[in-house]
Amino acid sequence: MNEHRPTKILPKLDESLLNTLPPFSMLERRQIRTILDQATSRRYDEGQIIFHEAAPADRFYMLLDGYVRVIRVTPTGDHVTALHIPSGQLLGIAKAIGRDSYPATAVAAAEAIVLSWPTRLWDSFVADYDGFATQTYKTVGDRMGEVHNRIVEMATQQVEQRVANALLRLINQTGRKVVDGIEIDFPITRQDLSELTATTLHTASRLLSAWEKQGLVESKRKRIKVLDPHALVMISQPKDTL
Amino acid sequence: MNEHRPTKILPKLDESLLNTLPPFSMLERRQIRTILDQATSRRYDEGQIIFHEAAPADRFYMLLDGYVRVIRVTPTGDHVTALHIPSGQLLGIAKAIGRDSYPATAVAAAEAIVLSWPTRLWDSFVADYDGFATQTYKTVGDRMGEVHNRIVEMATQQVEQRVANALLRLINQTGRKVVDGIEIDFPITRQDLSELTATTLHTASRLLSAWEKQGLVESKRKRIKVLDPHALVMISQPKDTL
DNA sequence: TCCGGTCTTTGCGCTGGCTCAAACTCCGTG
DNA sequence: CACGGAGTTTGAGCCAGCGCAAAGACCGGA
Repeated sequence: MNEHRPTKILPKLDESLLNTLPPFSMLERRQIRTILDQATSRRYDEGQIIFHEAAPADRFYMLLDGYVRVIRVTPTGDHVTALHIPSGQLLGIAKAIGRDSYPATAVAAAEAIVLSWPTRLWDSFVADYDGFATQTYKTVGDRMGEVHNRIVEMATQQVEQRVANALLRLINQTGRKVVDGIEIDFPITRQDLSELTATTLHTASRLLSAWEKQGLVESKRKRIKVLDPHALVMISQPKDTL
Repeated sequence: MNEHRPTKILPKLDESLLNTLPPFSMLERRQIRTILDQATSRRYDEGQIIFHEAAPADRFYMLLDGYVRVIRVTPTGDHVTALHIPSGQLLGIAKAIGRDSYPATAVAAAEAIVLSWPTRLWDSFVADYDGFATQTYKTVGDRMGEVHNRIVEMATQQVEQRVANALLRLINQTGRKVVDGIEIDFPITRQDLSELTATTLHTASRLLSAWEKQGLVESKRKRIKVLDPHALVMISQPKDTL
């Protein structure tokens, strides 16, 4: 009875799910009700694929809880992580960038709760819901900015700096404060980290080990906790010739 | 009398300038007339900056002729080229991605003719002109795709492959057929090429020299002509373990 | 015609980070 | 509690591409 098609898991979705999220925050209760009634809700386990690169974009999604990794796979089988999406954001919004297929693959980085709507509703969302379009394009713009930054980083920085930057970004976007530091609150392997920073599993592991010895981070299997963010910031800075 | 502010250089811009370009192709002559009457036209010499990263986005642009390079400069002074824009495309469309400042710097790669409009007209363009929004978002999507590809390339390919790919992309997007090959029809230095592929001037120069010896390309100062695109495609392919 | 600036080429040594290889640790399962 | 798979660590060697250095080629201006 392995569920693979979307199903409504809640008898009735509550309006409070959406009314604080930017794309919907300007709407009235009644409008949100309509939107929710058209939505399909689904849970994805860690590692499950939400949609595939190049597949027809028949639905668009809102991540309610969890984290999603957007990746691309090369013909030779290499994985490259394009970005991480935290909860509260739209994804799979091919329509917003004039495409009718998904530009990348989305996979749940941690257990994720996702709403989705058929793409044919997109135009009416844009037309009917005030602020929806604006917020969507802002999201696109932010991601464009992130991706640009990644390019600059990869072009100009050393591996050590890139990994430090990636960690900092992760704790900023998806960090959870714990007693003695900030922990990335979804499971992330050395392999994942290497795909995010364009290096190898081995180099990523060596860096983390070194930092752990220096007391900057602490890590178990699939878990990374940053104890000294400031020191990481230092490392992430390109050392210009003094 | 060094002209630095925009000026109307033509007494009357002709409708035929715009009616074949996608963002405007669905419009009536009368609408195009209105758009042109609101436009400012300006010529930029090679190397001139059209707008600066982080500056308030007070105008948006349409490149009528020439080529524009979109670059970012790091705090340490490194230049990274994000993309090249061929004529017929919009640029500086911060509004389309929900920003009110330019995300990067645009510089004329070759003498460029550019129309521009004040950003306050953006919303009316989107509202009044059929297809304008759609085409704009498609442009954004295409650029997003390109940038994604760059990331994947930089993460997985060797310098030699990246440079080959960059050349291929340049001749596809901006190539001019000449008697014995395809020439990039704007001036491009080894330095530019290296900034586009995240390598050094020296490595780029060595690669071009090598290819020239093999008869794949021919190059003078600031000019590159590809004689054997197919061979370049071969080089650009990652050699997977047979 | 000479001059200075810009662009290009080439040589050489060095090294960051990759590859290959192997062992170790953790965790869930039967 | 033994087993297997997934994740991690560490070592050793190597090489693509960078940094540094210097010289050469081309181009426009006076």
